[in-house]
Amino acid sequence: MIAPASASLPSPQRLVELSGFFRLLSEPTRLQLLCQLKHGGAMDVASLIEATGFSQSHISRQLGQLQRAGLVSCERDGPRLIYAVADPLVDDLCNLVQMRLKQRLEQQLRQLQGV
Amino acid sequence: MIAPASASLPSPQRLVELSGFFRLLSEPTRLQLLCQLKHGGAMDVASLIEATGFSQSHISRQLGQLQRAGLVSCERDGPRLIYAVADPLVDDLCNLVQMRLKQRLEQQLRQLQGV
DNA sequence: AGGCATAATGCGTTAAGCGTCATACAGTAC
DNA sequence: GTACTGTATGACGCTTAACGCATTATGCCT
Repeated sequence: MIAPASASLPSPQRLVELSGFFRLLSEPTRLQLLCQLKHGGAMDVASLIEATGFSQSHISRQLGQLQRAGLVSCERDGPRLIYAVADPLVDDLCNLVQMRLKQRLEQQLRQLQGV
Repeated sequence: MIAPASASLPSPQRLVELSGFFRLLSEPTRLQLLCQLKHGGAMDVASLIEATGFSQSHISRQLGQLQRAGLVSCERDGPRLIYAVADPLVDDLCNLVQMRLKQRLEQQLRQLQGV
């Protein structure tokens, strides 16, 4: 078969779950936190605050959302909480989308250049 | 090389572009439109309105956003506009996330069952 | 041209989420 | 115990975007 036409339509609940997951990645702050954690490995909140420039409460909230979704994990080190990326999926998704954005730009460039 | 450790951190602009793309998928309405188009092939706006139950203006707006992002394409057939999915990326992303959500549920189930 | 369909666009209302300030909570040192 | 550091949470203003109603634009027909 060439294209299985994707079984059937997702249920409304499925749609909400899916869109909810994408919503997590729809905020630059959260994406930045994930990238920072992937780049720097496990980090505590203070480091993330310094790296992003946002307020402590904001960072804490965003980390909470990411944790509830299972995208980051968290463990104590004395008084500090150390966060780390808990799911490689985000990286895969970002790579796919980045490739796609790049292709689109190249395509637009070719159109501007006439060929 | 095994894992290049993702070169460096993405620039703020990159983050905004990436998050902007994910934001498109963060709304159930838009995701539903994409799924419907993938399932039913090319469809006109009236069919999409009937399939989703939303108002005409809302559907038209969401389709506009998806089109500007290059996720759907549109051509005329007389007075009707026929929309179609223009990028297989969305399907890949949704499949990845759905697999992940499923795995998470199974994992939670195992934890509840004690093994 | 006018009349009819289909789709896009202004405009207003409403809800959701970001981001900060202030506060409360957990852990350590003394 | 108190004092101090590090983090989470409640309360609040503000921006953004969804969603519908009414209107306007676009294309086909006679």
